[in-house]
Amino acid sequence: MSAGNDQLTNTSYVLLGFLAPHAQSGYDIKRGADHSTRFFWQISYGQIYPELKHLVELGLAEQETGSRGGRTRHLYQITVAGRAALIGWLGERKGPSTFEMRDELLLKLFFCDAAGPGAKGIILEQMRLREEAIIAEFRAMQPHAIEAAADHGPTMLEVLQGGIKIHQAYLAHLKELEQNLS
Amino acid sequence: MSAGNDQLTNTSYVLLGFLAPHAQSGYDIKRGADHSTRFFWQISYGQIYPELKHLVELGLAEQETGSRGGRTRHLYQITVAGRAALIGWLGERKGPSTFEMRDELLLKLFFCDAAGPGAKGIILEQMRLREEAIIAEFRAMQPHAIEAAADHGPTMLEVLQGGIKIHQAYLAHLKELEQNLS
DNA sequence: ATTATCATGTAAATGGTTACATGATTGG
DNA sequence: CCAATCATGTAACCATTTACATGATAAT
Repeated sequence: MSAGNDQLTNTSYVLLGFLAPHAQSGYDIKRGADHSTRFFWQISYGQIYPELKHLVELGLAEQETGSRGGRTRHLYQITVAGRAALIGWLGERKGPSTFEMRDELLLKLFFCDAAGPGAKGIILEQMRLREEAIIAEFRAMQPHAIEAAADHGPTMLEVLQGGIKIHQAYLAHLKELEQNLS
Repeated sequence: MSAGNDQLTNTSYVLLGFLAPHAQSGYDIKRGADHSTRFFWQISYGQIYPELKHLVELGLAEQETGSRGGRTRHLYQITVAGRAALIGWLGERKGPSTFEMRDELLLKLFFCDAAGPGAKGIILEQMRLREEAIIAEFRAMQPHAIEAAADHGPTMLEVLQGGIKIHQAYLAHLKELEQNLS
């Protein structure tokens, strides 16, 4: 009957995860993701809006048209079935879960001995600046995460703090390599 | 005239990077990548074989049919133009380079407070096992990287050692969270 | 007035993986 | 003889990004 496919993807669960504490619009979710999950799970509008409709079709979310300051917005509320699906996903032990990294500068660093002696320093500097920027972004998220932690448990904050630690380790290694250069 | 497109992608440069020290087959490159770059830049046969042909079309590599123990294999040798393209890429300072991570278990951890108290421990255990496995794989690569370092410079080995450090920081954080649980 | 932000959406293109097909050689 | 590994390749599929289109509202 229904044309839509009934498989849930990781994207579906991200949306359900964001909807779990309270109803939100696609725009809200995008903003929230850009301030939290984006370092380990990016999402774009091209996924969010179609997938929200999909969740409604499956009965995992309900759309209610609200407004903020006269502006029309579509709010989505998680349903009982939606919450059950989210909890099921959180508890499921499956084989290897997605774990991917694509780091173009690290790739360049890996191959840099093929170029002259100047290349390595240039690459390392770019990497260091990037890591410093990432750590600064994580720190800027912290106040927001502390608020969220008060309402919804401590784990979100812990994940963020873990992100800082990992990137600090990355940065420390880069600085060591830069030191070795001179 | 030619149907092929003349843009070089990151995939092109990975292949050039692998071909830089000596001629290799697509199969060799895949094996090499699976033992080195795969943690920060995966590649599959579906990219490798078409892209090797593409590099030949562009004059960046040359195919020579060789053999190993009677078995026919297509070896690709980097050309002068290919080496120049690689060095150009290594030295170029461009705006934000690709830096992406997709970590499904970390995503689950992030949302786990939405489920009952059991979920967090199960997720943390899966993550710890994964990190331990990754560190073990990195360590297993080390002898191979030490050999490569003797021929082609120290950086490949340094990248691998950085990988170990980063994943150790990740693992340490996970263990801390597991400790907090009980 | 103008710019930034809020807000929703779609179509096309991109980039990559997976599954499949094929077959030779080596080691036990 | 059988399984593992070596070896090359393609087609279909999938997820995701990018670019575009539209327009209201808030702040300066």
